[in-house]
Amino acid sequence: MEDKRTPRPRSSRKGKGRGVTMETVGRLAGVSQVTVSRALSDPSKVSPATLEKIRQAIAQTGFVPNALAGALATSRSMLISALVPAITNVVYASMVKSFSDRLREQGYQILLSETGFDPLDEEKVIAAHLSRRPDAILLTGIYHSAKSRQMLLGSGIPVVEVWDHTDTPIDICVGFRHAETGRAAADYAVSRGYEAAATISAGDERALRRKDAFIARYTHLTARTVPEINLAGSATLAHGRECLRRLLEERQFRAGVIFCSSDLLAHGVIIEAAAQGLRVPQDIAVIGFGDQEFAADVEPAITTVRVDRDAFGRAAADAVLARLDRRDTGGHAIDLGFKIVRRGSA
Amino acid sequence: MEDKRTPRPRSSRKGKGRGVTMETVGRLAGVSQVTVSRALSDPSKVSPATLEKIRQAIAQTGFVPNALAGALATSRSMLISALVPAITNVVYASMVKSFSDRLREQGYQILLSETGFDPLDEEKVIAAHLSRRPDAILLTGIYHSAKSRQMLLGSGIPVVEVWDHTDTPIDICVGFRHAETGRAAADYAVSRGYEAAATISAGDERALRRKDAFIARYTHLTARTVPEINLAGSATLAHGRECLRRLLEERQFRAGVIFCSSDLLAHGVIIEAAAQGLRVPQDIAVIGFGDQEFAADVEPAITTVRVDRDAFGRAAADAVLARLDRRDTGGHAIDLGFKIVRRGSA
DNA sequence: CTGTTAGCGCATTCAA
DNA sequence: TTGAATGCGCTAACAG
Repeated sequence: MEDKRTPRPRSSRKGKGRGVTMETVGRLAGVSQVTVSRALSDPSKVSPATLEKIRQAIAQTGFVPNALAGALATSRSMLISALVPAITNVVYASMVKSFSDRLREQGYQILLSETGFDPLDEEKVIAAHLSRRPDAILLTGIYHSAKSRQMLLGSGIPVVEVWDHTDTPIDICVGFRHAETGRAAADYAVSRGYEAAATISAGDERALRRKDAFIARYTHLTARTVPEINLAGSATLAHGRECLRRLLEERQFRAGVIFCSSDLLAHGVIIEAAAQGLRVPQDIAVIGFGDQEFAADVEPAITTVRVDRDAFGRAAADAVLARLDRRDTGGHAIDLGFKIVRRGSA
Repeated sequence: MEDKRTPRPRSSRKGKGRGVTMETVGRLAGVSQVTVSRALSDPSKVSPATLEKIRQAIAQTGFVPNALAGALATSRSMLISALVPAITNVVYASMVKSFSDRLREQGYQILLSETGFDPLDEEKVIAAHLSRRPDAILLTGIYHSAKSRQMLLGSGIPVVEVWDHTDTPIDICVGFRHAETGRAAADYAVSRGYEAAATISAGDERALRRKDAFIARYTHLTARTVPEINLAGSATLAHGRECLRRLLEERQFRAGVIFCSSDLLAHGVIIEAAAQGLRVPQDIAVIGFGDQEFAADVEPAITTVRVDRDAFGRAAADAVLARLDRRDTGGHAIDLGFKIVRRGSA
């Protein structure tokens, strides 16, 4: 860890000679620009002697190749776009991480942006990304505006839609069926024999779809109505606590199981229950979603829906790589499924 | 939310005519390429009539400008690099979010990568990023390899180092003094009169620096030794729980305050304490770090060191923008400080 | 208001 | 093994 700090030489060198190019390096090494290019892309095509001279010239000048120019010349940017609703949400962040780890191995870089949950915001982001000419693009979810769809198709690059499932993807789809998770949770809840059920859900479309499926199945099986609370905002501990309070006060919910759209909400419910002297799962049982890192380590541990985010990221990356290598396979829609993980909370 | 799904026309159109360019658009609109360029960058310089024709041609072709070519021509990529140790760590993610939100307003995009905690890994990432010719770059921390430093300086672009503090930044530095936070926590611990202290820390350099400062100050003030546990891995709930167990068993720690390098560890300690029938803060008091979103909402709420990550991101962005606008100010080292937030856990 | 001419820095022919 | 020429798609002068 060196730390020889020299205040930067504030050379706002504008006029000319601002960038070290292959031309510069070549001149210094006594060869042409092309040879420098070769030395970098395929050293075996250059004699050891000149190779060495070029190396020195590079070291001396601190030359860093201009990937923009390279991309323009080859029509390969070695850049891959990734669009997620929110980077601060670990669920998406970890998926992107496994996606990008895999691709970085192959020399790609990831251009990451947030889209929020609105298809129209997403549209702008997509346009901005496509203008960088990425070699492929990853999107979260399967609902995109018509214009987005058109741009995507027009770009001619591989498109992966993750974190959901459709039989008619734009190109490739890697994910799971949200409604199924809700139904599975309902089946689980019924099988455990809780006397009542409620839901707490964030406001995004996918969460609502899970919730709706849960309620539909639960009422179908038990003929009981299910009080629900839908947040406008995002899933946080504080919201989880608040929602349990509201459920108990306003909705007259006394006991039973609560299906939450996120482990964070579930955790909040558990904390609030304890604060109110209610026992989990005896009085209030809780089912979360996501199997986040903390889910297994809180007390009681959270029964939840596990989706293998790393697997999504990897599968998405592999699919992209296959396309880029023309080891192409046909219109994909990969359903990686999910699993109900039974733990202490329900 | 449209969803007219048409399986992609697997046109791997390679040969020619693969991209729609300004040339294509111009031809369609009956004007030259330059006019299209003008229409996009400064519509006022083009007559309304031709502007309209160009608009139509663009809509018709689905033209998306090639930002790579633009960047090459202008030497402005409108791209800003951000390097953080780990994107899945909310602490860094939220900082990057506020950074990029601000910059996106100005038309910039963020090229984000993980560096891990090793300066040599960082070095490679820096090189890769600089090859994209970003207009500025954000780094986490103040320790970088000599070569990194050289490349950064050579690039001639604004460089912001965040999340730490030094009086001799490469260019701009926005953050806080880690050692100070450890000392402040020690002072707080002593002022509360706990009979003993211990530390639980993640293995990264900054966390260790906080821990060392805590111990130095605490022993200085009380002449007591401080048992410490340093993790190899990252800060998780599970590790927090495990560390408390080890503290109680191996280190014969019975009661007192524990300074954790992260709120996550602190939360784990609190959970484990409850599981063991220990009261917080009466038996075991806990001080966290970061003031993460959940810190105020667990039971008891976590006393912690608050650093305003959003402010860091914004300040970093503003500094970068000032440089890029030549509203430049001199060698910056902005210390945004921190605050001990007293809550229930200590 | 519009078009022509030059590059931007690199990779890809084709010759030598 | 090396070099000269050409083009990637766009912007920036300069003319008209």
